[in-house]
Amino acid sequence: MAKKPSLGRQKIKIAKIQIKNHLQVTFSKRRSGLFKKASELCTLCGVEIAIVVFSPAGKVFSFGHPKVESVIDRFLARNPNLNTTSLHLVEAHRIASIPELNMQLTHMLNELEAEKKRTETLDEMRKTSRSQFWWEAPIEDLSLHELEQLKDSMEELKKTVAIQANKLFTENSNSMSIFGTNNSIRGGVDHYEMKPTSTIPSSSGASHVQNYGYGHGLF
Amino acid sequence: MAKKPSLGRQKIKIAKIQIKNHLQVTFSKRRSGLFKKASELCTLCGVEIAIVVFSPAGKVFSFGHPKVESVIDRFLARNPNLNTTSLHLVEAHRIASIPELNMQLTHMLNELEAEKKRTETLDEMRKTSRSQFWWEAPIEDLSLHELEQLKDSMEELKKTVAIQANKLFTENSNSMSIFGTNNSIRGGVDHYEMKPTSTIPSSSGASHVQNYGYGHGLF
DNA sequence: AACTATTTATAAGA
DNA sequence: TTCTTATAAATAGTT
Repeated sequence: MAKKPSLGRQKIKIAKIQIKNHLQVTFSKRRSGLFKKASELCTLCGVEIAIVVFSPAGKVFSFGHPKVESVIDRFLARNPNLNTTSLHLVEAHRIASIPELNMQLTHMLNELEAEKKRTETLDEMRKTSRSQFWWEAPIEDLSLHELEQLKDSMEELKKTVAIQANKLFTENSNSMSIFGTNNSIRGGVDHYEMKPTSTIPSSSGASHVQNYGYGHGLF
Repeated sequence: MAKKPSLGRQKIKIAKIQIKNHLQVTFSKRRSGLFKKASELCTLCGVEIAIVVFSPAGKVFSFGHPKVESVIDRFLARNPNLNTTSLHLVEAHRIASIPELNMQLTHMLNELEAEKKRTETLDEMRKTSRSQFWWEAPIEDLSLHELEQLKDSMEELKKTVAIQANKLFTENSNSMSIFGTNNSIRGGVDHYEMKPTSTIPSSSGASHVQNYGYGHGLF
């Protein structure tokens, strides 16, 4: 019955983790570890603290005492600055009508396709050396091949959106959070809590990608 | 020769340290430890992070990758902070601009068509990106490059949709403000909050996901 | 999510 | 503050 003792913790190099799944696990573990440390620092030293983390997937996690916002406000009060430009774009899209933009995107894709055919008849010799940033070249210089690449990019985006939409749909069915366990670390005075959020096994459920039959076959 | 080896690390209670000097030492050590952990998390997982700490003395320490400000801006962009005066104006402007932006987008797409036709004539291109407000610039100046930016914006929108959905879901569940819910599980004297706000489509938004079959239903 | 063998972090003391 | 040391905690690799 020789058992197989785990190797236990192994030393690791502090470098970007390549294995996606591994990275996800590590992120999760270390994030909670970090927040725990922060909470202990709060309690032990009576400080105010705010931590904001954006996962590779773009999810945001935060920890704050007494509140993230209050600490950030206090911080900003000292450091006047704020990038309102990027804020505009993002915020605008945040509020904009989804169906409307959806139509616009669709329209754009159609136009692109049409443009591709048209360009077919044009001189494909003009474009040249900008191999890396060809898509920044003037549109006149785009070859059919490059237009196709662009189109493919758009298609890719389309799929991505579809996947995520499906994910939304699917997860809605089950409701609640995958994430929502409130981990009270250290019983007693300290505890955190996490509001329902989600996990984003980025490419999760390939099987979910199939369309649900609505739409016009874009998905 | 029996010397007296130090007791080594001793277990401590996580409670406010009373000895002032001791507290200062602990704060210093743990602060650097926390920042180190944060740094490792950045490297290992490629995340963006910001930490702001106010010492009991009111001194501020911060850690950020790539920069504290950029992370905070990003955070505020998706969590409109109603407590910040300066943001009020931005928010107001934002809301007022939505319809206008939508019209501009629509106009842009229409003109895009014309622009493409014009391309047939090998009409020489004009200067490209004007400023960060290219999307507010006259449509005649749109190039493929800017189209690319629009695409990126769409991707951003994609995330935004998830955010909105999630928020609506959260609001429904907790019946509280967009982000301010601080649910203390056991109302102790101290309580922290850790609230992951989702970015990626993952969780919820029950009723909203319905615009699924909309048109070509990108969303 | 649990389990450990190890690595790390750190409380005390100097 | 910095170094040392013994020990508490965190966590990488596995199940």
